[in-house]
Amino acid sequence: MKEQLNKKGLKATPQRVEIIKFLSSTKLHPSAEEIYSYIKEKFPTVSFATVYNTLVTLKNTGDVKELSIDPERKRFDMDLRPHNHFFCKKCKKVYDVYDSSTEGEIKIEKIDEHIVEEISLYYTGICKDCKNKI
Amino acid sequence: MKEQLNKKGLKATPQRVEIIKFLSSTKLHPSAEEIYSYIKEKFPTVSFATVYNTLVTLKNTGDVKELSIDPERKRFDMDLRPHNHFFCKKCKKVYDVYDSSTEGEIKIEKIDEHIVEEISLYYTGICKDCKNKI
DNA sequence: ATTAGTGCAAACACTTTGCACGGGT
DNA sequence: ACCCGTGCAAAGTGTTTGCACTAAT
Repeated sequence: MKEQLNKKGLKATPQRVEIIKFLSSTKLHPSAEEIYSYIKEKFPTVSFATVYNTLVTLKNTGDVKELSIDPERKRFDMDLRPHNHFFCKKCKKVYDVYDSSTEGEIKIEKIDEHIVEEISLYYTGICKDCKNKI
Repeated sequence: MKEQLNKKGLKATPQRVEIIKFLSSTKLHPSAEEIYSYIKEKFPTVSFATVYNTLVTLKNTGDVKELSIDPERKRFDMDLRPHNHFFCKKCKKVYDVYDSSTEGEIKIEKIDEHIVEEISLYYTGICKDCKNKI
């Protein structure tokens, strides 16, 4: 991982490595706050700024995707495979959705003469867990 | 319009009517701030609270949709026809996209056992105007 | 040695809320 | 007269920034 970071001209600081490890191991699509809380357990002196800076850096390298599915806060995803997301209005969890029927349209690069760089398909509703709890 | 509001148990206050008129006449998908600025021209004493309250009310009745496409702020849309949106990273404009190829999937009500209440397809990139300005 | 990255705190931006007043019904 | 809705101001939440210090290369 150190090599991969250096290759991009980034320093492999412990905080940064930990953030990447965390993000690539979770499917929870954590918010910046949640990432911060997690990292703080291992690096009690870590600051929000470091988390935010790291997220900006990783967004710029394309290693992290920022999701706009949660209206209250940005959520982050390191799973770079093309996939969609489901947001539960109740528990606020973000689920991955690997929907083969929509994989075709990922190739779209232009629409109405606009240059399309990214396509996000967001589903919103009540997740299977919350549905059963009612 | 007054009737339609009353039918839903809502009072047809001048501010509210003006907000609805504005929202249903524009394709700009304004933010709360922009709605506020516009309404303030006709009602200089109007407050943010009124705009926000009205937007919450209209979201609850289903007359207004809240878009999460702009990562910096919520955008609002009164066009209830099924359609998608394109967001320009440069000028921040939100364009309507009537994409016949994706109209089919609007019927999805369940995915991975989750109850799907809403589907949002967001395109992000550089719009045709900004593309030409470079 | 150089320069990217960290940590701290303060500032920003957007959104929400409590409450008293006023206007619609 | 009732009560929803407004206006004001203040607070809440999430995000960003400036700067001096530290550490990775």
